[in-house]
Amino acid sequence: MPDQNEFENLLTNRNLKRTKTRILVLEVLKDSSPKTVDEIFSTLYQNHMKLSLSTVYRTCETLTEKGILSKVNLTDDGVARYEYMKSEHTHHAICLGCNKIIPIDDCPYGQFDQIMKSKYGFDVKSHHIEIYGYCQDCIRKREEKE
Amino acid sequence: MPDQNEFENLLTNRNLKRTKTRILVLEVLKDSSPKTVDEIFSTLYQNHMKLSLSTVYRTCETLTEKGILSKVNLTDDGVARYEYMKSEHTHHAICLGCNKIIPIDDCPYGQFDQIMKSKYGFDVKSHHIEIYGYCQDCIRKREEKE
DNA sequence: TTAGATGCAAATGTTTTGCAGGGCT
DNA sequence: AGCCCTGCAAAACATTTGCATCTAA
Repeated sequence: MPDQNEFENLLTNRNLKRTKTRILVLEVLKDSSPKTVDEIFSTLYQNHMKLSLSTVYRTCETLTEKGILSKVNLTDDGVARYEYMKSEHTHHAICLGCNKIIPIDDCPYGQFDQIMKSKYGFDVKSHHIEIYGYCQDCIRKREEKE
Repeated sequence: MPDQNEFENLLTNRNLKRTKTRILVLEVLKDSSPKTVDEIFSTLYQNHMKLSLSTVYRTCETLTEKGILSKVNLTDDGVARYEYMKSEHTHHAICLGCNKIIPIDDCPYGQFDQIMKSKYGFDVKSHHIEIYGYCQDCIRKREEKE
């Protein structure tokens, strides 16, 4: 299992112990859309993994501090989501019809850092962009209704 | 007080009663950066206005449903913020040093809707952009330290 | 061996809700 | 008058924390 080694390196490089929970959480989030702590916990729990919800909270927090995960506020439901931090820069499109989360490869932000610096004296470190609208499936369904 | 009338029209146009709490909440948020429910409540409470926290929650929710306010998740602190919905399109820069929220007039998004449509078949209705970094004040303070 | 991880339960903080009373139209 | 709005207190959730126990290094 190649991911196992990748995860173990990620952890040891940052002076984190290679524990069962941390590797399980990384396995769930790798190649997944952003998940809530409860979703991560439930996924593992249903797979008969024994672990505690508060440990998942602590794990996500630690992995975020170390830059392995990223905490995102995509929705207004008051629940935080975590995603595997990819080296590539990705944004999301969220469907208002079915809440599907679609990763977007392109970035609309462009060279805006320069404007932020010259106009506002602001030194940009990162940005989040979320795009809301309707996905292909929902557009099709709406058309079928008519 | 011209705002009073503006607010009353906003409410009556949407079949909402013109109540004291609603007008007070709108007064606080108009021309303000996004505030948490507790900040809105405290501001009014300190001005000797008698009202209940749960009413402020309900008011913000109602005004958001009617498109008068907008609920935003700018920070990772797990607390929702509301802002007065401006007709102009505004984004925010959030300072990682002092948490100051700076409104940004320009929009880096440009004509990205077209790419979303052609590449993802996604029909964009809105977008949120948050920019994180360091404001002028924090940059200056950091330089002084050195 | 020992600092760091975990499990459990209790605490915290935010947001929601039920219900009775009050205010707007 | 009638329905919507509000206050209060309690409930519901998400998240954090204290402490004893365990475990990777």
